[in-house]
Amino acid sequence: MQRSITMKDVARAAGVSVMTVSRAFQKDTSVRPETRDTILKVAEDLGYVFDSTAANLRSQRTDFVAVTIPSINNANFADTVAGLSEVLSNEGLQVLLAYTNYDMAQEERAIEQLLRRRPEAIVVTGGKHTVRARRLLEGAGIPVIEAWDLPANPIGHVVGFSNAATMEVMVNHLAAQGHERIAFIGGDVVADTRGADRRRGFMAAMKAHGLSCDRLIEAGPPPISMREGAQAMERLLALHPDTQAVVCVSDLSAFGALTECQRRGLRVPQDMVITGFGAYEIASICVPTLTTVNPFPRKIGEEIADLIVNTIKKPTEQQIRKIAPELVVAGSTEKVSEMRNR
Amino acid sequence: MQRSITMKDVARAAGVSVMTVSRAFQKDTSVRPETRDTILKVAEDLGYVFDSTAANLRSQRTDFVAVTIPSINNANFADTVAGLSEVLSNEGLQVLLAYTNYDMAQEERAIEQLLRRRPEAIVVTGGKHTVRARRLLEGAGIPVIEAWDLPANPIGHVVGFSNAATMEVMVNHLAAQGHERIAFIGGDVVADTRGADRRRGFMAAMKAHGLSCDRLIEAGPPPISMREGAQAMERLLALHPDTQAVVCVSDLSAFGALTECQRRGLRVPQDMVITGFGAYEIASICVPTLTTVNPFPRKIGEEIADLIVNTIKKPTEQQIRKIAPELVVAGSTEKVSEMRNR
DNA sequence: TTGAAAGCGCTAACAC
DNA sequence: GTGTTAGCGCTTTCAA
Repeated sequence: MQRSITMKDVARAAGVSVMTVSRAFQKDTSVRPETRDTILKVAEDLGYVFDSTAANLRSQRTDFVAVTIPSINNANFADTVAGLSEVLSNEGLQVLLAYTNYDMAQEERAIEQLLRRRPEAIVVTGGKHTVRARRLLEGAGIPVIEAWDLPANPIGHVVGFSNAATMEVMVNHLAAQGHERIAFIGGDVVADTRGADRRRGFMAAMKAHGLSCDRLIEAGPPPISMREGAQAMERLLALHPDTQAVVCVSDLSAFGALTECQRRGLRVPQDMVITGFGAYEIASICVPTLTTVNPFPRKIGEEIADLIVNTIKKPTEQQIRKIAPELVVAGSTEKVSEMRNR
Repeated sequence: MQRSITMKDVARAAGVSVMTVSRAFQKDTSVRPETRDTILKVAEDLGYVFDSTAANLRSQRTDFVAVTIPSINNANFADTVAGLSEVLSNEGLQVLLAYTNYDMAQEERAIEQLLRRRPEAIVVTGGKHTVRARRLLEGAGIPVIEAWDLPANPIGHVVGFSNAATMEVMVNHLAAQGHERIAFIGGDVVADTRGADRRRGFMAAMKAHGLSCDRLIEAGPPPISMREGAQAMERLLALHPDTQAVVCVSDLSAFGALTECQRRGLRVPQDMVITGFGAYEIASICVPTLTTVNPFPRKIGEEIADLIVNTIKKPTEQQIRKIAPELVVAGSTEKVSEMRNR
């Protein structure tokens, strides 16, 4: 079965020119309403399906927005993509997604593949790229948006927040509660750039409080899973049994750490205080609930979409849209006296 | 900044014809190695990026594989897409993803949009579609794969399992442990077709055991979140306080139900037995671990990819690839005597 | 191994 | 509101 019905066939069957069929399939074009109705009906009867590939070439518009994310299997990035897709689809734009697997070399390849499809704009996660990837983005001739970060030297637009600065808020929160022996559970420092930023921010904040920051547990290459969080907690307790609080790079590892405490009969927050990052659903539902940071992933996606829609309509100056993550204090760091109903 | 460097420019700069440049960018074509190297170098220096849109039109190949999933934010579907993408990208095929939000009308729109891009194959989640969506798929002239289900009347190929039959295994497991007052927590029966199948399977299995199946809690429209699972558990305990076990439509709702028990001081499994579905990571890490069913989401994706790659190379007869989900018995249904180390 | 001519299925641009 | 002409940037096809 070969697809061979083209506009020409529809035009012939409807008794009009190809151009009129073309117009009938577009919005805001001047076609007599009855003519359009006839054409669309004829097209449907013939089983005609509009061919975007031809339209793309001729009009030099694809209505694609290219996006790279480290992993599809991460609720935070998924939320960003969901917010992005939803807004863009209202504008007739379609997301073209590629995964980098937390690997800059793979990101470079993904970016090149995506640019070949001639997207209207490209969104990349993070602000660190290979030299060639950066050159590709700079020369792409389309809006470039770096997300989930605040790069020191942005390529184009930015929608994100400082992963390092956000950790300061968390350390301040714990220090204010009187905790001093605070550990950090994170991922491989090389691959997970946002995780590395958080760790750096953690260390800076600890130093600012005059606290020692030698309780750093590496939980392996990103993405850090719940299980790896649990294993990291195990290692932490072996190395530093007197730890009072642990800051985890994400809610998933934090939840893993929490379960390890539960298995050992360590009470959270009485015996161990735990914090996460990301405001994943689990943080708000597990027992106790997890203190975390909400970076508003969906809002990031919606802001990016808004930026793209506006920029495509009317090219704009470079925009840096900062998202203000919010500390969510919950059961895992609450003073016990306040814990009646948890 | 306009992208205007074409193959013509590269050809001129390299002193060859456009056709030779075209060949240099393809694999397995006869170009003198040195010529190819020169061309690629010249292209890179000029900042040329291959234009797929033109190639697609002329060659009538896009190397797209279209996929619809209910939601991007679901680890099971994400795993399927990850497995699919990974295998396909090795073959130079790129996934073009669209979300249906558990809505058949939206699925129809997504399918139409995707087909306009002229994909090499299309994968849809589930076996229920609008009449028009089905007609579009049947007339698409490309391989169609229905996944995550075993439709009674498949459109083309199938990679999936029976959601209903799988629940039988779960009910058998609980019945074998002597439980009789077993409830079901699921989603809106209309929208979540796989959830509805599971519920139907649950009811059939209960009847087969001579057990009453009037403990059915509807937790709202899909996707059912952890919170909705917790709320459903709350309602269940209000309506049927003597319930012994509860079968949840997914691990997320099961975990929510578990936390509700924890908040109430109900011990799992001693006071309440809980099961989930999906073998999400959380099921294997929470305390107690959750008895669930592993439908091997990643394997589904890999099988689909394998099917597509083979079918594109050499058109094949309709294939029904059944996946055998596996019961994973864990702490939430284990006899207490066996629970020493949980 | 390389090149020349033709054209994929649409739409921009212009005419009426 | 509708039609005609040309051509988007590649690859198919055929020839050398």
